[in-house]
Amino acid sequence: MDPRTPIYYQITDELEEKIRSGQYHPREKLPSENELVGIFQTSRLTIRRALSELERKGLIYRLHGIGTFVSPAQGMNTFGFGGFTERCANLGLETSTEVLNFEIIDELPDFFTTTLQFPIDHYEDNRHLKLERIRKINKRSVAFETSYLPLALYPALTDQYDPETSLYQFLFNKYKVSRLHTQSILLPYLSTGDDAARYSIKAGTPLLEVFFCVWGKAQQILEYTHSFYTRDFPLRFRWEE
Amino acid sequence: MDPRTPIYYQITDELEEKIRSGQYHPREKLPSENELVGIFQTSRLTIRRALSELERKGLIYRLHGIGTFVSPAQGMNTFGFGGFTERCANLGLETSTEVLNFEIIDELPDFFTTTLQFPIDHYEDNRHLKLERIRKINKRSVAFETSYLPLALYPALTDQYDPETSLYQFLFNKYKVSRLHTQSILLPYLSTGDDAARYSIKAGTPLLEVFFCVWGKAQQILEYTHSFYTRDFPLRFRWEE
DNA sequence: GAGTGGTCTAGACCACCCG
DNA sequence: GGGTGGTCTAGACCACTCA
Repeated sequence: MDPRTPIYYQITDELEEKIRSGQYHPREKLPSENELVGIFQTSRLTIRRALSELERKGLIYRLHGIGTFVSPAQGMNTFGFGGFTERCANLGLETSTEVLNFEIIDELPDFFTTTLQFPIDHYEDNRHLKLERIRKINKRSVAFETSYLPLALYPALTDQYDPETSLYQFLFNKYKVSRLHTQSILLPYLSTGDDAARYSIKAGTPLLEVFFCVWGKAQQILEYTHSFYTRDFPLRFRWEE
Repeated sequence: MDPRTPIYYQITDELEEKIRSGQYHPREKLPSENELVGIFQTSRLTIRRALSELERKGLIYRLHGIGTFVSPAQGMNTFGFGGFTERCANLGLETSTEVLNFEIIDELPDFFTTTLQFPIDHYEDNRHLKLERIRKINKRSVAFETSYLPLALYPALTDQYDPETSLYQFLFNKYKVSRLHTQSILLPYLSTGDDAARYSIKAGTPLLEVFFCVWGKAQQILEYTHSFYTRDFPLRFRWEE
């Protein structure tokens, strides 16, 4: 591991590994914070920071005056991050992608701003790459995604990206962008004859329509997506306060 | 304010108020951490803790070596917490509820565990209150919710709760439960003739089907919900890493 | 080099739960 | 009363950005 990795992060990692591998069982009590100070030879604040990370991830819970315990419910696949490919890979599913369209457009469709009230960044170059794809699991179509990427953020994107491969992997490797938070709007949708022809499904199939928007560290918008999911690809969310 | 309220919490509150009221504008730079130490007369760690809260809420973002800034995208209504009533109230919408059914059942429907793999808590008393409601905005039906509440957690619930009123408000006031995190599964659904009769909608209307499950502080499950949303009540999510 | 946020220490006191 | 997690202090050093 990179020696510059913060201590609290290493501790988070180590404890997370022990929890996920089953070395600590659900509802089992972890060593107290003071014991962990002794174990990891660091200050209590650093321990607490590591535990806070685990708490935020939902892997542990803390009870004042009692102790810290392994959460009984973890490991749900969540929507939000990781593109389609990564999410399915985590579940051990075999996926494939069919590219329907790959073109440059002059302006973002206005429903992102007008109807959805998603914020919008303006650049001198307002062109976007429009990428339309069918997503399949075991050869079965489960999702239809149209992504819009502001070209101003990704110079030379169209020359180098192979649309058959994972988009996020590429963006992360080449442009070092990383997703900070996302926003989405979900609503039911009844597929029309046009959809049916375009996506090879039966007209009248119910779909889950999703508008999706991704922010990076400096609060610039990295991507807009408009997609449809079938009943074969349920979305899972986890939320905390 | 309760004098026992932690300092970091008071600072979070005060800054949040200033941001939401527009005293700080989007992308405006906040005072540096050291300046805030002077302003609030506290230690830097406490300031940092307050700022971390705001960052987690998506109200600010921090850039190493540069400063702390007001986030340009905030204030989206999010799904996850607050029942239907609270969420709509935040948006200034007038809501009403029609109770279809209010009964005690011996066991939770098994699709929560079998199909969805939601975890389940077992008590000596496994009865649940089943509460079926139609939710309306401006007299228009937008959601159909069936909630299941473990009676073991809420003694005397059925005697005292008026199903026309806000459920969460009641649970919070009477049993001091508070929601820690939630999990949900969403998928498209095509309404059948039965649904149409039950909910007074047209058969064949596409709906968003949601399975929902709420955890409390000690990781006990406070509630299961199975609901349907129409296109008139889109769900919004915010997600962060 | 000055200013910023990111990490960390070694203490302290408190509120809470349990035996 | 002893152990637990929750809050807080007053420092320190570092990495990063910008002029």
